[in-house]
Amino acid sequence: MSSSDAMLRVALPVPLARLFDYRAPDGFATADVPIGARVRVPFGARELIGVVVGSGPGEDGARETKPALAVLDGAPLLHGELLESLRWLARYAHAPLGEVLATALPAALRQGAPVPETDVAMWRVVEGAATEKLRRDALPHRLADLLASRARSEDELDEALPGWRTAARTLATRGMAESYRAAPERIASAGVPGPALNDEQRAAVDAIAAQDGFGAVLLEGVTGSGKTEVYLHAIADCLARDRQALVLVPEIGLTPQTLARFRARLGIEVHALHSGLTDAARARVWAAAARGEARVIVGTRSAIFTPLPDAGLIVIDEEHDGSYKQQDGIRYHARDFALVRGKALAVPVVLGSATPSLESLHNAQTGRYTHVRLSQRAGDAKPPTVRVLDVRKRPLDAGLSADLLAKLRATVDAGGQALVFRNRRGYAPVLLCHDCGWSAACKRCSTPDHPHPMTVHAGGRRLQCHHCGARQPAPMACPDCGGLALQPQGVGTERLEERLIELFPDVPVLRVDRGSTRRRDALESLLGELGDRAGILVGTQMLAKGHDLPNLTLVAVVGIDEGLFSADFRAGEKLAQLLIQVAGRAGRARRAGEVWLQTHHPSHPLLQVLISGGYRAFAEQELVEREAAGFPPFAHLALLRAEAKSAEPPAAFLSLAKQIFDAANIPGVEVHGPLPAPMPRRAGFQRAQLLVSAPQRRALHAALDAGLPALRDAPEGRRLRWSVDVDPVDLY
DNA sequence: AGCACGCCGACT
DNA sequence: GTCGGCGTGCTC
Repeated sequence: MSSSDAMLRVALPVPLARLFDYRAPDGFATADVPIGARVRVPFGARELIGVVVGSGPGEDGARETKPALAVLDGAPLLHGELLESLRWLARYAHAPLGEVLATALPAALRQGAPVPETDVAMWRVVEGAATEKLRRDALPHRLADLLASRARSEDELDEALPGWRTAARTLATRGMAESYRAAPERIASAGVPGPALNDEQRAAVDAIAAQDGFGAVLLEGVTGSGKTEVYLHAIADCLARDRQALVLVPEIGLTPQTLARFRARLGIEVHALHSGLTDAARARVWAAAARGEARVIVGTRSAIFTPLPDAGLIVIDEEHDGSYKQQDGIRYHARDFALVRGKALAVPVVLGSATPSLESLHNAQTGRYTHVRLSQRAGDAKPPTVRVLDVRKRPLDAGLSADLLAKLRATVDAGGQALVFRNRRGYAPVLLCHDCGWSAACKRCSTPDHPHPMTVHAGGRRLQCHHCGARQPAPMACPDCGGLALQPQGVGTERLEERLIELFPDVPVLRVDRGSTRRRDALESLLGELGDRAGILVGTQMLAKGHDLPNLTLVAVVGIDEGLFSADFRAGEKLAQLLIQVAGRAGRARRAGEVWLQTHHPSHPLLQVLISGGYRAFAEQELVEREAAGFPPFAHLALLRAEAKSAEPPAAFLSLAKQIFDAANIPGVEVHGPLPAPMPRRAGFQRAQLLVSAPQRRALHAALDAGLPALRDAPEGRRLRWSVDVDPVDLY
């Protein structure tokens, strides 16, 4: 065997679009190192953890190779479907495989930690122990009774018998019980039955069950129609077939309540994966899934990288939600990757939403997805009535019209709760000098053509930039003219809260936004405190989903007018989804809810079509417009972003990129730009972008494959930061 | 991305 | 005389 044979091909977490060849570590033969195992390797002056993704003759025979330092796994960590799907993702995202694998692995494993043990501590009674001698009703006796039927895990005991640990010690010292470690039980108990399904829900469950291997099911269900019940039935079916289920939820949807409901109904441990877990805990869930021990995994975006050796079902809840798209690093879309995995695993993928993305609706209309609908609200809940309030020429008090204030008064006087939705946090969006017209702009995010206003916070005492995070005290006098006529212009949630507290001193007024609810469970405790009492909630889109508010009868939407005229081609879709979501918060109660929409543009087409025909009608119309304009889902996009301290390098780099893509001359491919980004300056960086579009995915990727290697080698790319975003969600 | 190497200003 | 600024070049 020559030395260039039998190299390990290693994917390393560096932004270089190639693999690196190493010899097996001293004392190892190449064949001893499994594909998919991690290795520690020397890399320049440092050491990195990489994944072996192949072996064979070295790519560059002339080059000197180094031996790897250590093999970290005796068995492959990544293999089979997951490894193949991740290779696909690297090609699709035009990202280095090493970075994709690093993104997919839990942090602890990425850093080289051993795969954690997943067995659990169990307790059982010792055979022949005379437990009847224990004092009746004392904890040791009750514990022994519990363990007599079957052994229990410490987690189970924590739930079943508080204070069991002392009792267990008593039993152990008397030789009556003992602890041991074992793989977790797969099926713990029969779940608690849920409410009976209605016909639509039953049809949806059947449609999922009817999928033969892979199949995508778009579950379009209005708010309150019981999508979760459908998921739970499909998951129960999946467990009955002895398969694993993976459920993805948006960041905000993974509440302790959701998990408790899943656990209770399925009667099996539900493994949660979210940003609140420690690295060690994440790695444990990952390992438990890889061993097939975790049967139900519920997690946010990155949970889509969970290994599923016995996969049976993937559910994407709120599939339209923007949080499924990672916006930095590897820009993957968890929903789209779920479909790739579902296909590779030959399992159904359920996409649930009250307001499906236009991509998914289009796929349903063209027959690629099975489309099932839930149009009835569960129980006797009624859909809310929607009223558009024309506030042109009406005086506004902190952005609220007299009619709306009267309605708020009537609502709380009747003992109900009202939600005032304003998608703008802070006290006011702008600080303006009434004498000379100066307004506070962020120094690091503004250009002469595009000033970016700083938001007023803390009742007018502080200024904050919502893009780069810069903060400073608000000036006492105008920096330009020295005048003292500085006035906050416009209304944010803080100012709404302040004014509503003055106007409604008799009821609680609670503000819910990223400023007021830093902690994970803060929202829960805030809402728990309010209970069913009359009151007013003020907040941003944080309030649009999640917690059930059974006594909420009025939803007031104020200040959406800016959103009606945004340049982004997806702005309309996002606004429509948001409005439907917020409106859905009303009328989950016995009483029918009301939605009041306050606007200066009552005849705006988006509002009109949404009011008269609902999301469905909006989507139909928007799809027609997207097709005419050549936007997704009728075209496929890739966005090259570039930024640097000065404007020239991005412009030069993107011009070169345009030349290269044009020269590739792929039929159907269009290159637009270079253009300044919608925010041409951010945190001191000048930003520009280049849009590549094609009616067919294949052509888009052909262009990227043809152009990106040359672009990576180009000297123009050195003095700036640049990235490729395939299927960008917003053109920021 | 890191990290080293490499050539020009204010300090012990 | 050195410590250190970040430009640029490389990593199997």
